[in-house]
Amino acid sequence: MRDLAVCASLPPQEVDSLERYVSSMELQANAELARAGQPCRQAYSVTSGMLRLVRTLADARRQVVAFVLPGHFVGLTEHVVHRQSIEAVVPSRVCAFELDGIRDLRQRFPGFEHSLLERACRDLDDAHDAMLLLARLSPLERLASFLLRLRGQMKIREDDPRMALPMGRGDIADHLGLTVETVSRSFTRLREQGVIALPDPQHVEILDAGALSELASALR
Amino acid sequence: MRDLAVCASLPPQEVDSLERYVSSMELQANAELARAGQPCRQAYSVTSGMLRLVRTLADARRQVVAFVLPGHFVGLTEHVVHRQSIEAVVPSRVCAFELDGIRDLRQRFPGFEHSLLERACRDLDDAHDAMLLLARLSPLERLASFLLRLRGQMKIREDDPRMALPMGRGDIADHLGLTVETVSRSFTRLREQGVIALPDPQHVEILDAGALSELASALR
DNA sequence: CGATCCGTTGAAAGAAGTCAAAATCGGTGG
DNA sequence: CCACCGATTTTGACTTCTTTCAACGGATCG
Repeated sequence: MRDLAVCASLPPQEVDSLERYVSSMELQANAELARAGQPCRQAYSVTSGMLRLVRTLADARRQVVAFVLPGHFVGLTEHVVHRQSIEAVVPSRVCAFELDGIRDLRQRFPGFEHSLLERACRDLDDAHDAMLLLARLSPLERLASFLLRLRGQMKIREDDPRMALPMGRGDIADHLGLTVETVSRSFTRLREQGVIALPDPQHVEILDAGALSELASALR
Repeated sequence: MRDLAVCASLPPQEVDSLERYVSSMELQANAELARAGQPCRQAYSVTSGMLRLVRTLADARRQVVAFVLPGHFVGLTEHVVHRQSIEAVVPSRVCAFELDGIRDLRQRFPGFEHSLLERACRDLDDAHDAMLLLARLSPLERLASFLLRLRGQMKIREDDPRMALPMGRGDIADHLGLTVETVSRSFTRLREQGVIALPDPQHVEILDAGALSELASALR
């Protein structure tokens, strides 16, 4: 609890007061934490596993707006109802904060609000990166950027070339604005070029980090 | 000055203290307020005209991340250097806030920080909309969404079908992730379908608002 | 052991991009 | 006021790349 990023800005003795508004939840894979259209009641901090934020159009076109990894925070919004659903990619554990409680804490501890604002600014910047990726990068470039960014978010030792891809190809496709087929083809092209290895669909090994960054074309 | 959205949350007598950190600036069309890579010193509030936030790749691929209209606020970031340039679309006037001053005010007036956070949450939500648009909408749908969103941001009387498009086709293309040619073709398709009229390239008249919203396919 | 889901691969179709040229607009100077 | 020049927009023909449609292989689960 005290390890949560959002709590770092609260006076230690006040973390207890936070606990009144918090409950821990276990989620199984593909469980829905929130659904688009529902009223917003809670915000969430991921403890383990991985979440996805999904916007869906009436005709089922989907966009995975973000993957949320442990230590990150979602659900803070100015809207009354959710505009996106929040789902578990794999079995996960989250802390749920009552939004009322958050509002209270925000008022009482400026430092708390401050760190929420910092987080929001970073998220906004990430979203802008994603926009450039979706608007202007080729499928190969998108996949390379995605792999590098995901790797950056997971805490992996520099020297370990292996990384897990917990999400399925469909989620990657809906995150990168492509089809599953193009995602799959892009993976195999990277493999054929010797940039990565694919022991199995859920694991990538980065063989040529230089080539991968090259492809990511200076996105970050 | 007192009319600025960001100031509404400050106690009236403190707006004066804000003024110490503020200077008003006139910009001619295409002037650069900030350039990617430069250190961040100021944030800006637009008084008149229009700005654009632009991310550029090494090979000159461009993404207009957002157009900024009067009353809106840009430049608040957690980064030390700008990741995007800020440029005037047309002759504009802005208020420049020293970031140091902002930091000071944020500490002294929780309500100020609060409204900055609200703004950031809204911007993040907008960016997520933009991601869905870039990832999954057809050129025609993107243009329809863009026109309706822009119209919503400008304060135009409901019953006035006319609206101005201050930015060039190139900016629209780089905002929607298309080429100028496809943007132009999309405009003419909308015209041929009787959805809009184009008195000249810088002005649109919305003839069939229903059809336009239909095309925008429930994006907002 | 069969059914289902997921990922991969192949062939075909279609949509946006590229290249090139014509048309229009706006501003300048005669 | 008009003519001209450059920049922007529009249009056309063609190419390219992603999507679409279809089928196959492998893994998982009842």
